[in-house]
Amino acid sequence: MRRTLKSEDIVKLVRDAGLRPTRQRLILARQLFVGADRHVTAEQLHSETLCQGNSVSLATVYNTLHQFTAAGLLRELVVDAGRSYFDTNVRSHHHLYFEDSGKLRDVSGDNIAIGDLPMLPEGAEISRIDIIIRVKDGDTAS
Amino acid sequence: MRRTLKSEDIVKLVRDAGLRPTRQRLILARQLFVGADRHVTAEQLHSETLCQGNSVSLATVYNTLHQFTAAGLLRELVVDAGRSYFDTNVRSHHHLYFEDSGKLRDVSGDNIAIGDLPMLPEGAEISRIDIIIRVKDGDTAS
DNA sequence: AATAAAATTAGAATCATTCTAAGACGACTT
DNA sequence: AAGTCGTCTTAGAATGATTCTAATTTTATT
Repeated sequence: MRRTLKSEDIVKLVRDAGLRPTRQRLILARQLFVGADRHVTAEQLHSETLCQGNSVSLATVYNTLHQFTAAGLLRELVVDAGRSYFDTNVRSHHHLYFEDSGKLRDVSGDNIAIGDLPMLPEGAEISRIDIIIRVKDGDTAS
Repeated sequence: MRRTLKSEDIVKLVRDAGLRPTRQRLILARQLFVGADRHVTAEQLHSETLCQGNSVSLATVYNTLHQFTAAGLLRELVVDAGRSYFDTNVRSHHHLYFEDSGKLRDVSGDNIAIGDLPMLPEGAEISRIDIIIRVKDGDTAS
């Protein structure tokens, strides 16, 4: 579990990421980081924001998601061709992917042990290991 | 390593998959399954085929890749948003992904041990576990 | 060869994402 | 509080991978 952020902390969060706390970045950050961890697509976040009466353009949603990702506040996740999810949980962990509903659920990194890694070519460096457990049927997720 | 297929075996391969051995399916199957295992995108396979003087439409390349995948001859692989790879190696294994060059290399399933799996919701069934080791720099791959 | 079902095709359509260029905003100076 | 300059945001166009459509061609069967 992540310690819950309050609305006031959001300005600091954005500023500490090296980004100006503009109106739209704060709207999106609040949407993403206040409350429980989540997995969202750009479209989802965009329409959610509009529904709440906060107008932010889709281009800005994309820009902001990428900036947050570069700053380490989000992790980009590709499970399915042609659709990126952004995960607010950036601690080491893996994913359960429900193929039918398209939903994702976090799996603690401790539940999966990785044994010997293959030899890497010289100079290469692991940037991340993604483990996706694809599941048929079932319906519970976030 | 996969046992090498000869050109004559290709008709049987396609037929056994429950598909009619049409001219274009044979061209593509030969391209994919004669010789070493490979990772290709639809576009790659299409232009490769054209270069060899065999004309197959892009739509057919997509159709065929999906049919082969459904038949278990290929495995679809999503590493990057907005681009699908198809892997001719359908035995259990994982992937090394070179982020800079966009290349993929197989990693034997034995090199990675998975410990306890998380509890699955009732009725859910694992269809596959994808492990992608993302690597920066380095340049060797297929 | 005649037929019917299945496969292929070119080109249009779609969808997520990125780009562009213009205007708005924010932070800082005087 | 007006001016300046660099950063942000935006609408809409552009892109790129993939899918769809409707017409034509092939294949397998009679």
